[in-house]
Amino acid sequence: MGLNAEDNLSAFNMNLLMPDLVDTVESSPCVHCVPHPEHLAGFDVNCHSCDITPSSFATSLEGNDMTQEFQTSPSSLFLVDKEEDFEDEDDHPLDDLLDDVAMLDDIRLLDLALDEGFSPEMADEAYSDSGLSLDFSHNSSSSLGGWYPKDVKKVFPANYEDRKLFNDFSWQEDIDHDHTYNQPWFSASSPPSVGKMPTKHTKSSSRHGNVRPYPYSYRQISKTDAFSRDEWHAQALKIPFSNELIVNLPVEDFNDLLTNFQLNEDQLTLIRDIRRRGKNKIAAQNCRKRKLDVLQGLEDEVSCLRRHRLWLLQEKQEARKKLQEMKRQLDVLYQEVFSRLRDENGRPLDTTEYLLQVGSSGNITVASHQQDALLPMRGQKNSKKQRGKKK
DNA sequence: ATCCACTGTCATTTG
DNA sequence: GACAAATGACAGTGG
Repeated sequence: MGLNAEDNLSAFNMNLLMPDLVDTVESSPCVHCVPHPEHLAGFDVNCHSCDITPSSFATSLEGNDMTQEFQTSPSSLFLVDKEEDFEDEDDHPLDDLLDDVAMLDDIRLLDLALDEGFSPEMADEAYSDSGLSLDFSHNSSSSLGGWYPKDVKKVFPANYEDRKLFNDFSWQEDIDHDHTYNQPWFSASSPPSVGKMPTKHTKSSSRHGNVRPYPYSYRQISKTDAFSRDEWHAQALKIPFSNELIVNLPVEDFNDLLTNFQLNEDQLTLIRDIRRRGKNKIAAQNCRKRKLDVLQGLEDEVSCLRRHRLWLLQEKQEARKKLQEMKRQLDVLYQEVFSRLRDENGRPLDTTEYLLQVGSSGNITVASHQQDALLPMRGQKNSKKQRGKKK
């Protein structure tokens, strides 16, 4: 397994940047908004999508699924200690990060325990002489979920008192005498029976049969941390892990978890369903966020292209003005040069009879309207042939 | 009552 | 082929 809290932390940090941020960095800068360097000074498009600023990074970070998940619902991580979580609602956001680290640490500790060959039998052996006449509910066939170690604090390392990895069940109750359950949907004294589970949301039942699948709203779940259907179901089947753990554990560790704990078929099925639904829930959130990002990117690109078009039109207009000015200046120059030209008799050239021509090599000649170039300009060499033509 | 945005879920596709 | 992630579609909910 080798799951390491630091490794996970770095993986989480990578996740903070991927894939949305990378997408943003790679796709957002609008090439159309980048004019030629020489025009940079006069070209201010204020392109939103090209604005890769720290704030845009912050936005990407805020959009991260894991952080978002933990930030918006820190107390939804685990089923246990709900009341404590409610009391912590106003805590500093930093606490959420600490919670994340704590959970990673918990996962690592669980790995250690599993790596070291933790088994119910070993636990039973180790603590059978503890003096506590507590039954080690080692009953794999039990519908209550198989065995559960009575003193998980000994099985798992010392700081495991928060019991974040596991649901609060009787085997813990016996030790901690903590009867504070937060069960808004049913009385703690009368735990839910499987038969009273909320109707499963299926296409065949709810989509076509108009059957309301949940006894509560989704929003209610996220806002009040009330039990979701899966949490409700997990509680009923005495699943010994929190749904957050089931969903967030790496594949390998998840499989180890299923193998190392004796769970009945119903529990295994439910755990797999919880994991699938949990993963898909996160995937759907990512998917929707991506879709919005893509949409935003396209809108930014459109506005960039509009600005670029405007800029090109202005450039075209300026070029046209410059061209007209150059033509005017050329005309003035032409008139001045032509007015200084004289024929063999020292008389000015008739503009109706002669004109100036610029050759391909840049040499300027005087040509007749009827004939080609006749006179080379002063300082320019011309062929004898042309000289001869002049006469 | 109706609309709309949001969300969880399932089925299916994609990698 | 198995698997997880991505995605479209649907339905329930609250504002």
